[in-house]
Amino acid sequence: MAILTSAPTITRLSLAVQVRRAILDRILGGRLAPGERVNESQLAAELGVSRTPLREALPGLERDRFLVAQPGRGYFVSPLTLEEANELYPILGVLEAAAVRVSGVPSHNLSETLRKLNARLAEVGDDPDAAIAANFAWHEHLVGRCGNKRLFTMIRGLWIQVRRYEYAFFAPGPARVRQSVSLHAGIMKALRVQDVERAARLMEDHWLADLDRLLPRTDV
Amino acid sequence: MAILTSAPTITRLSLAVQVRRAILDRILGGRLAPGERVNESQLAAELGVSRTPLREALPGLERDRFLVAQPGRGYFVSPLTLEEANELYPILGVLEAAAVRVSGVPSHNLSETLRKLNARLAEVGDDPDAAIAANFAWHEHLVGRCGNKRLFTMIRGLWIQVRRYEYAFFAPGPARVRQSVSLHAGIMKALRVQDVERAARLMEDHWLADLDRLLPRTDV
DNA sequence: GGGGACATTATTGTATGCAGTATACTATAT
DNA sequence: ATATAGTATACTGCATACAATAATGTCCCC
Repeated sequence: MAILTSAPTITRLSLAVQVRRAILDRILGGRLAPGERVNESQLAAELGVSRTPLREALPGLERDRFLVAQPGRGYFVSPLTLEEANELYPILGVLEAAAVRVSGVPSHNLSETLRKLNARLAEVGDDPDAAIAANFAWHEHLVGRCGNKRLFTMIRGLWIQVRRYEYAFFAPGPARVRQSVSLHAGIMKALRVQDVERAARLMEDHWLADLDRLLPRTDV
Repeated sequence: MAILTSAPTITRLSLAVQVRRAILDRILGGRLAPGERVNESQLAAELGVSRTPLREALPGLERDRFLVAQPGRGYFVSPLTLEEANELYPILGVLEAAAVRVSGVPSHNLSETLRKLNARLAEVGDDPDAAIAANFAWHEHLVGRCGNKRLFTMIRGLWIQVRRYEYAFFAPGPARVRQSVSLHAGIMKALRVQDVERAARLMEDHWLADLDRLLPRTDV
């Protein structure tokens, strides 16, 4: 199965980068399950490349905690652990709160966009993919305007990691979505009255609340 | 030049990991200067390995921002920019402040260790290596006990990146060291009266002050 | 003398091959 | 029947080889 699906664009992408994305897709989509061993030859054959670009992509995925390497035994998909979720969500809370503080009061335009995005989140049905996407879209618009590109990059990297837990443990029911919509509304309300500090704290609470809703569902 | 210098321990280290360390040493030590091109064949020869483990180590170093890749042209050592320093230091402030909050009031034992480490920092002469090492030792003991291993790992990763700026721009004079010692003393004082929140804020200020002292010296 | 096109060299990108090690299987002994 | 030792297989770790692209130098033409 070849990787190149889209038409070749102006930006050249090394095979390693494309391989990375393909593997990450499989991890996030569950086609590579947590704990599963990564067979290099087999995966390379599936992707239609040799082992070389594959072995260039794997260390990066290990660095990002999607894989763990055991010397002499190869790579395994990182297991999902309660411990990691317990660590990840508070960090995201702290970083997004910081981003909110740095960003200051949003423009009228952005406020309107955020309102619409939150409305869209409220309207998603039982599709967890749609819920997660809409949720992240709202966060991205709120946090993306913080001038600190590095901070934004870190947050986005953590989002991707969190997604595994959201996919795995997220009860897609309307309760969780309603909670998020409500928390978002609170943050926007604080911003509307120019209380950035309060908005930041609510953002931190938001992630802690998300974690709380996550934990009772885990059995690991 | 072979890499294996220390006696082989029980833990097996892949060549790629050792290569990564060797390259990082060269970057931090300035033997690979910012902006410099990385010649794979040449570097592999110097390290006494083939290009394969080298090319396994490079993507990880790119992910950690020590290198940047240009498709078709290879890897370059990341340049030091005012912009990156401006982004890095505040993030470290936020994360270390969070770590202090999570950690709570330190034990008497730890307080004593911190006091000694700060005293040692006060005594270092003009050696920037010693100053940086002593400074980080203090931070490590304060922050390392936060239960969040992931947070600690992130902080440590940022420390290493910051080190490039400290090495490049740090005026090793006693003024900066005195400032750090003083700021550390303030944080420890706050912790002594159990005011964790104040200690956390002072920690954030500490990194912002570090940044302030850094910026006037840069010419980029 | 300066600029552009072509040939040459160097370097990256990818594939393949080999050696060492871990894993799985089988046979044998208790 | 179970456990253990031995063997065979599979896979990783690393090196080497080849192909494709970028960098460089040279020559010719203007």
